[in-house]
Amino acid sequence: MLRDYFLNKVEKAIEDAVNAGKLGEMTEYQRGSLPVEKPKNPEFGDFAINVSSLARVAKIAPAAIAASVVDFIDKEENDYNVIGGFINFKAGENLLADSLIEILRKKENYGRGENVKSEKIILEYISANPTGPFHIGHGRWAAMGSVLANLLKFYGHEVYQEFYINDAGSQIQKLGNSLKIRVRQELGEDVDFPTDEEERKNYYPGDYLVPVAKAFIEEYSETLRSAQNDVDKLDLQVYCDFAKEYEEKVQRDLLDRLHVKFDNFYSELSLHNSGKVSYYVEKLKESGKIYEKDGATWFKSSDYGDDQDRVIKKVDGSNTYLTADIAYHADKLERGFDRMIDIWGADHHGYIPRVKASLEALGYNPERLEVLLGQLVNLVINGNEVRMGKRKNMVTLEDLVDEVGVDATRFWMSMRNIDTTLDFDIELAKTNSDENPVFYVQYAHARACSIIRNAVNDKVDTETGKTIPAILSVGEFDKLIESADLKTLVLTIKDARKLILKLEDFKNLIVTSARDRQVYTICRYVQDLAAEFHSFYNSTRVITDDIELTKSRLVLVWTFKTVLANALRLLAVSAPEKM
RNA sequence: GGCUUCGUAGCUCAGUAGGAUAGAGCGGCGGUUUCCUAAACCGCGUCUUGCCCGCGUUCGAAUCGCGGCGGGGCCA
Repeated sequence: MLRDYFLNKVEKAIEDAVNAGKLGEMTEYQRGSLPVEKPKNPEFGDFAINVSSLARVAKIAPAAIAASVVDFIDKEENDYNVIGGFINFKAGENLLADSLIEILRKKENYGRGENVKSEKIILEYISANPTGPFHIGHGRWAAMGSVLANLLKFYGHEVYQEFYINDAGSQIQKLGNSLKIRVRQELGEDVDFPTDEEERKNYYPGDYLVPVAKAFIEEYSETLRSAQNDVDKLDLQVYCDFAKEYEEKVQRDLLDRLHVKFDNFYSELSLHNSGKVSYYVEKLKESGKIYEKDGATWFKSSDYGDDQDRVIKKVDGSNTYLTADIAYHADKLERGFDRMIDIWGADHHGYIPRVKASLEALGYNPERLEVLLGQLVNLVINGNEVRMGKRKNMVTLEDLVDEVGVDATRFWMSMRNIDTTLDFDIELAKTNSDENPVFYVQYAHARACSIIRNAVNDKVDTETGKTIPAILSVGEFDKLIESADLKTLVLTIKDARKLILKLEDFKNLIVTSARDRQVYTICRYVQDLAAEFHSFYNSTRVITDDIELTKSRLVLVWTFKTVLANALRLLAVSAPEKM
């Protein structure tokens, strides 16, 4: 990476300066503390290394430090200058051409992390109830989670994606009972959900169960032949299982459509049935952090920083959500993962201390659990926030995808910092074209492909009707990509410094985004990269009479298209060749 | 009341592990096409000498600390 290349030069120079006694009271230098930045003013250079932080130890003014250090730098062909405590570098032509060569060599692997300390990570996200369709908020976790998985893998981690199905508990009974009512309605019986506010809470009155009821009747047509009270011939469990499986299928179909691929769906019910929940409760008892009070069983989580103790077994003997969560997280570690990353909605933030407490009580390092807390999604239509009432027909994620498409959904859901509430304006995302960054980026890719197409295809002059032969054949173009050399590439640099630097920046993007578990940075990057290309396109003609120059620029276009496609692949947003 | 998160241009948001004159997109205004995709490009404005307010740490704060104010979320 260029930034490391220059940083290394400066750090070496600092060591030499220290050894030569030029840095005042500084007697040794620890590498790794200096920031590499972009100069505020691009005329200063491409990279700036700020040595001001050494001032405190050296007891010399930043400007004087920079001046001393610079004497020890091996500048090679690169321009540099010193302003205050900043040492600015401008990458030389050979260095930039080398970057392009690296892209040409690595292709779809360009940007992949190198020499990283790889971890086995289990990434858990969405983890919804199987009691209904996904709502818009789930879309944010779906998009962000899958992008994060792609990113961490590309960086070099081993990533296992898991969806925890909350299929144990009273919500499944609720679901079964609700389906039963819908089935009776479909059979012509005059019944409805209770109107009483309190009683209604025991049902899912959304009309999404109507098609489920139809399918149910089809499936059990033998039993549900005609009489309305046939419905009671089937056990409630039959209704529960049918509805659950149906909704799980609906959810998974949508995930497929959104290019979200889980390695595993982990059923909470199976966790209970396997005896793991009781097993870990016993383990907790051994830790001595369990006590009985008011007929319930409590976990003394306050001993580990939680603000109060938590119930793990209720008076009626049933487990709480927390109990299953404890077992689930311990089980993940027992399955051999180094690190667990969970994406949770901000409404669950209170669970972090208690789950971490349980891990600690069980003897695990709680830092192996990283929880990414995501702020929620506001649905906005034409700038007005839409309150999603419980009984109103809510807008589902599927509705959204139908409206705006997979690419736009994924991009918009990923493009904001996880810490900020996302306003998803449906009208904006679907109607606009120029306000939509997805199109902007995809257009750049299509444009680049179009240039390459023009270079390798014969053209027909519309006026004369004569065929104008292509500049290169497809085979020659492929050969050019394989064999492009430094000398050819240097030709393009004069016109495309900024674009090349941005391409080079992709490697650093992967490192910092993976480190910070951030994905919105990738969305910003593709927009910046596309902007540099559009700008280059408008100022510089690629296909000209100058064959050598044309070839060098074609190679540049190819590297751009490749890097952009790599970034879009992480986002799982398509990179169209034509638009 | 406690915890958590945010508060930067008209709007939506960046600001890279405190650092050089505070940025982008959109919206607004004005330009660019006999030529590789105008879904594009180029130029102009606006953020109280300033990043909700105040105090503090620092050579240096939008960034860190404390105390407020305001919005979202969770809990009591």
